[in-house]
Amino acid sequence: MSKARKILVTAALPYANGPIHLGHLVEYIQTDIWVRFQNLRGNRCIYICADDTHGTAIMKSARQRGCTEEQFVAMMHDAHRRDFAGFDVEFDNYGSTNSPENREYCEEIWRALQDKGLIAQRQVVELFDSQTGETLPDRFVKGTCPNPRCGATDQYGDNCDRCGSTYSAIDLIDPISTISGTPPVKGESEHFFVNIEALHEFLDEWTQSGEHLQDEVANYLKSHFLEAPLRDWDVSRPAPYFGFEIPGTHGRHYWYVWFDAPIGYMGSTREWCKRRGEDSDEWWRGESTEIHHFIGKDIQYFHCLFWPAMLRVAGFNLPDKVHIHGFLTVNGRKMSKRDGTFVMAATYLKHLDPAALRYYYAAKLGPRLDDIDMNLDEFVAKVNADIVGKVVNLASRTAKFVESTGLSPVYPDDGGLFAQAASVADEIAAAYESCDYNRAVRLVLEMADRANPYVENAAPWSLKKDPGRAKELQDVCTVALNLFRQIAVYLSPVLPRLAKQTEELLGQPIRHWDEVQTPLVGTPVAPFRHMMQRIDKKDVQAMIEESRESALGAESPKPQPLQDSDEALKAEPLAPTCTIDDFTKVDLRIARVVSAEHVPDAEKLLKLVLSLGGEERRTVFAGIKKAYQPEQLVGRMVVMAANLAPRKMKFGLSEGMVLASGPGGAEVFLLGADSGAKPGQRVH
RNA sequence: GGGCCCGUAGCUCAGUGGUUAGAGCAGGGGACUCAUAAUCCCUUGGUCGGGGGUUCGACUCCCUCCGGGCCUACCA
Repeated sequence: MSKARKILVTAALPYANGPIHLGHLVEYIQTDIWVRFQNLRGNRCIYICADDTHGTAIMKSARQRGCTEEQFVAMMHDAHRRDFAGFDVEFDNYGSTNSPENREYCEEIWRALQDKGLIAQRQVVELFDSQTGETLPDRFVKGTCPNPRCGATDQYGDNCDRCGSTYSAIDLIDPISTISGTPPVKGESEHFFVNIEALHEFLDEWTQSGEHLQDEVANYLKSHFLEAPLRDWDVSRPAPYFGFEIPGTHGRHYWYVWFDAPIGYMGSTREWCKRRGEDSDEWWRGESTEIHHFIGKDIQYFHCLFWPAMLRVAGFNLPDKVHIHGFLTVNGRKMSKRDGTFVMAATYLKHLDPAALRYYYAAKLGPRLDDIDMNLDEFVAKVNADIVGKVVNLASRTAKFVESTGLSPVYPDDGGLFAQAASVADEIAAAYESCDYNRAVRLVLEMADRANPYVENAAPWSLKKDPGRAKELQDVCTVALNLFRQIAVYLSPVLPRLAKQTEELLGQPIRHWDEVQTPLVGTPVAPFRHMMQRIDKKDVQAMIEESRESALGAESPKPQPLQDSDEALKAEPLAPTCTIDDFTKVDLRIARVVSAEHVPDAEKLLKLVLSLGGEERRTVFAGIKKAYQPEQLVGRMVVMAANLAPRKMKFGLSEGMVLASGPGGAEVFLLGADSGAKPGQRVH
């Protein structure tokens, strides 16, 4: 046998601003199958992934939830892990881009780029949210299409979905920030760029070598990017931004989320290595390591241009292959919330067996970038017919005849069936290796199509009636169960649970691909237990219904142009003018809520402990109980009046006041601070 | 407008120069009753999108037209 390969595999890092859905799972299941296949072949293969946690969208989501970005991404991290585990997607490490390991790698790569003189600085005109000061990506601005012949309202800042014209968000008429609902302000700020053109020749060679990319990907890159000089890549965003600060910029600049996201593959590898006492350089600089990325076609250029360039400059291993897949459609159409076909992983798991989806995706996935369609009727029919009707049925119809005797001591004559199935091993392996899973599955199913007629002809149920033919009965079942086991081995990357159940039934572990070459003989057979339920169409329907409902419930109101009522001002008219000196007497400080708890017997009060940074702590009783749950508050930044004279209250001493607006009761709104503010900073 | 892919039985697809084009599902008929109304046998069904060309020979190669999908449209 050839030497074991050492393979590092990644799937794209899911963005931490939403739950995993069936579209995501195409990739994670595709990758999981590949990793399991490699390990079954005796290679050393690790599956590395992480949450992609930075950027404007995360800041917005966190704010909507009233928590810090860190809390928000921690919550998503748990949810993602749960979803993946539910589908038997097993990562060796599932990290986060917001980790110290990732920061180390970002800084290392950044230094390399700087040392090679590939970083430039330039002013960029862009839009900012007038309330939060955040940069607004085009997609976060909506307004009226600037095309004079169109004028459609409520369009995103990158293009118009009515007339199809493209433009910059700056050109939109009556633009509105989707973050605060206010008009954005135009501003100029300094950005850092990578001179990627310096790597043009290298990228030409690397992408066109035919070794690393699918042909259509190489063509796409060549015609769209490589035939002209590559533009500088904008890799920074001005503060405030949730991400890593660029060293030496004094908190003014952060790396753009797409700079640190792919580096997250390395950061996550290092997390894993630390846990295992390994050196991550073994994986990212070692000569004998292969690196394989699995991604969707939407993020090709990041992974096939910028990423190899960065790795190259910093002296890391380049990917051996970037495997790119298409998108998922359901019943021939884009997944749609309205149709109920935008199904979350967690929703699927409430109604259906994860193995069914794994099998169906495997049966659909090929080595190319075509979208794959999940036809729900076909899904039901295929899983029921193939797995339950043909494969599991083999065991289900024979196992109990040999429950008391076990398998025959010598493998009987089976007309060459076992040998034939064993001889296809290389062909199936090649199909898995090249991600041609539908071919692999087809080849395996042919075996089941030969095995069932064998059982039919041998008729063990008839043999059973004649005690004189007990040996024959045992032989027939020995053949059937060995044919079944071969199938279970071949499909074990796709259906790990079925492989486990087969191990339990036959009392022998499935550890290696080559187990298909040797029949089991003379071993006991455990009582048969159902291995997989048939899919009931009603369950699919219920899943669709639930997806439709939850989508309706979650429909977020569109930001309205501001038409504020004068109610609040009338209710509480402006106070008399004060001087700046009056104002500065009040020392307002940013503080972080370190704990929050209910006060027994108090109607309105929550007891908060606030940190002003370092060891400074203040206990404050705040009348916000009807508006906030304590757990919502922990970790949040608030503004406090810090030099207010302490006041003795019924429940203890209150050493300040947190600032909030609203008439009271449940209508209380705490003041927060934009990302980047630090506890202890004075508010001026 | 450009790039890529696809168009084979009702449906999903296999088949890349060589016997009368295949499979699964669905349809029809039958068998069995071990098995999760699973299984097995037989069977209906295709001018391989249209046209032209290369070839002794094309679903398979070339050209062209028609139809569909994805990407892209001087943004990444």
